Amino acid sequence: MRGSYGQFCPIAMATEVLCARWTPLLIRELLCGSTRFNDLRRGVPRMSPTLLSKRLTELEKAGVVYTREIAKGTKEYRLTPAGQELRPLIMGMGAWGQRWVESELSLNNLDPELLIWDMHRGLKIEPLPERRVCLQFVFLNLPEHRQNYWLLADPNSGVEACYVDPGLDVDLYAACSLRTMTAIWMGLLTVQKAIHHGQLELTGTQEIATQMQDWLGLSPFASIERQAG
Amino acid sequence: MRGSYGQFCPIAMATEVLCARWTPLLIRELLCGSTRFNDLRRGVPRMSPTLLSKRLTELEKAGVVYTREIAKGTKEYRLTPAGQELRPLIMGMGAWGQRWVESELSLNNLDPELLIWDMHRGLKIEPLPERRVCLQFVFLNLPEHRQNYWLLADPNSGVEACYVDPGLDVDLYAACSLRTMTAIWMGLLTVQKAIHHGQLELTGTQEIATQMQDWLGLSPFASIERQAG
DNA sequence: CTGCATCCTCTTCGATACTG
DNA sequence: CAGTATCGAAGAGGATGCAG
Repeated sequence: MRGSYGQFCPIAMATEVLCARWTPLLIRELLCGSTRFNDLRRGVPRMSPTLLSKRLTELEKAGVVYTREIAKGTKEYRLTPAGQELRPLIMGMGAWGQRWVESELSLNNLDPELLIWDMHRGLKIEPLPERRVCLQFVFLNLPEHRQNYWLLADPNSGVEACYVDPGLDVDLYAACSLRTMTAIWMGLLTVQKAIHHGQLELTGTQEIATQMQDWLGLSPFASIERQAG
Repeated sequence: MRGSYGQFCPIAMATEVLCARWTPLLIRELLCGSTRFNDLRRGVPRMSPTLLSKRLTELEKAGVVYTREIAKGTKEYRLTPAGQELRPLIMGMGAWGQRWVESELSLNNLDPELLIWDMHRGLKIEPLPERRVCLQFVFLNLPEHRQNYWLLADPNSGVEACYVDPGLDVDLYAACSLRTMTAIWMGLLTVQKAIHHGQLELTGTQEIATQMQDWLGLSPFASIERQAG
């Protein structure tokens, strides 16, 4: 009975399944397409692996997630049809958050790894040259070991996020504060304005630089009209 | 930082506000129209008053709830526009729960006071005679002090739920198990079928008895097609 | 009755380290 | 790579008390 609300109401039943700590974010990761334990971890980096494992088991028991052994000792996690039907709810929560939560509160939770992980999922390859492109992001205000990140966009193999130097020729350097890049990603600021105010500096292939607002696929909520400050 | 997910993602920000324990149910109560502390308590009877008070304060600070002094030492709690916009999310959660949570799990959480409180909100007066009507519900399988409940429907003053005998002439007695009445309310069973299988017995004004399925306004989720058992 | 505040116990979460 | 094990701290629930 512990953890249960003791209510037959379907809202209460759903809340028991969906509103445990971290669970909505975990479902977000699954909806975004992550299937492996360590990919999921990258999306919820501050969640302990113990708790992640526990939540996945709970979601499986609740019929939201199913697993498949893809190799010895290696599982993948996917959403069941019941889990897929959570998409409008999770996205609805995001839309509400974008509309009503003060943007300052969001910008108090900066995280470069998380931002790069999101950007690697949103990046569009069509506006980029039809070859492998290496984009380097430099967050000047961070301690040195968290300053540099790379996105590799390859027309064949897709987009990859690198937290250590891949050792390739860099096509574009984007230097800014982590806050600036996060604000751009969230739709609070445009590339144009950031450059114009000297908050963002682009160095490298001019063709790629001018298209940045296009290939940088923003947060799914970036276009939602804000009501809160 | 405790309680925070440390993520700028709007889903995370919304989750921090909305997915604290009891909070979705509390918002449900506010959406249903309860404004007073003790009315809210009736909707979340197993929540301690301390925690209820704390959650209301948190929601006020988050801009979901505002308060107004309506008398000395008496506040009312209402949803702000931001809170009103949570309706599709909370109702969506209920719809998901109705579709995908096993009905047996819901029926493990029977609660007569909660059921009567819900029924008093859903009851429709149009199908009833145009006078004050007293409906008594008798849950035979419960200990004596939780067997009897009353709904008073008055065309002028609305519907009232009574947990103690109001001492009026009863127009209709409905005798059944708590489980049966809950299943009917949730749309898992019809009045017709329950009577036919001997699970529900109606005594009193025939005119009111035959209209029961109509004046008994079911759960808002009763009509949603179930996918789980 | 309404609207909390306090005290205490029990559970859960997070941090960190460790294993097949 | 894919998780378990351990332990201290924070948080929830229950009982009770109290002011207006």
